[in-house]
Amino acid sequence: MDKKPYNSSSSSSSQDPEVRKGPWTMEEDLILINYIANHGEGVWNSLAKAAGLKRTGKSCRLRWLNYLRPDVRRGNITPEEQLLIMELHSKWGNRWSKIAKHLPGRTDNEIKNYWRTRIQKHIKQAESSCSQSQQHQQHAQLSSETADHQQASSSHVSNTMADSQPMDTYSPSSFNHQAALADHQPFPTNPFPTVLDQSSFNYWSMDDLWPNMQILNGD
DNA sequence: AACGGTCGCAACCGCGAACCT
DNA sequence: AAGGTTCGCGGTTGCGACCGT
Repeated sequence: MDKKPYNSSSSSSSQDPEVRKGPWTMEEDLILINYIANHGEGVWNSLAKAAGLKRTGKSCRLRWLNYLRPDVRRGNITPEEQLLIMELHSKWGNRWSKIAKHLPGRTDNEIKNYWRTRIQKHIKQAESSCSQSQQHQQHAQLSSETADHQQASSSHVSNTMADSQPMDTYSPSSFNHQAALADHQPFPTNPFPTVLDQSSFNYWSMDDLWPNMQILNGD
């Protein structure tokens, strides 16, 4: 990693020893939610100060946009959303905020994390398997001995995709946190239940979606 | 039951763009 | 036009949860 030493902050006040970092507490969340409910979003640095939060404006903005906003959808990425993500990523690359605009309620951070943890991993796996497969194919042309290897490679891709895709993920900590938040009811109602009924989930695997990904990538 | 490795997500950071004075 | 401030984006990290041994 080539990050520079963190000497000067990107925000004006994070050198201030009183500036808090790290995970947000429920109290901080409530303060931010209530402040925005009463005053609306504004200049984040002033908002942070006015709300009495010992956070940078940047941190408040991130927390609000990615987590506290009432229209944030949490829980599973649906198969439709996953396809859309893959399609849009094939068009625009890592323009996460642009992609997020086409997925209502999803944040760029969530999509970025999803891409990196789920999709990118399998692209790499598939690529390595493909290259192995290609090498085997080339070798097969020379020695005609590698039919089994090719089969093994392709089946390996499928297996790893299926095996390592617990698509129905949600964060238990997020659930507890928001459930606790709901107790305080800063908003009249929670319009988006955090935990979805597991029985209603659509289970799918990368096996199901991978062909579409390859089509989108022109493979 | 304990431990180590892996995974997923929230949050941080630096930087460039946009906006303001 | 220039300088300062704030915003927004994409990349990266830290850490808790989970899983296998």
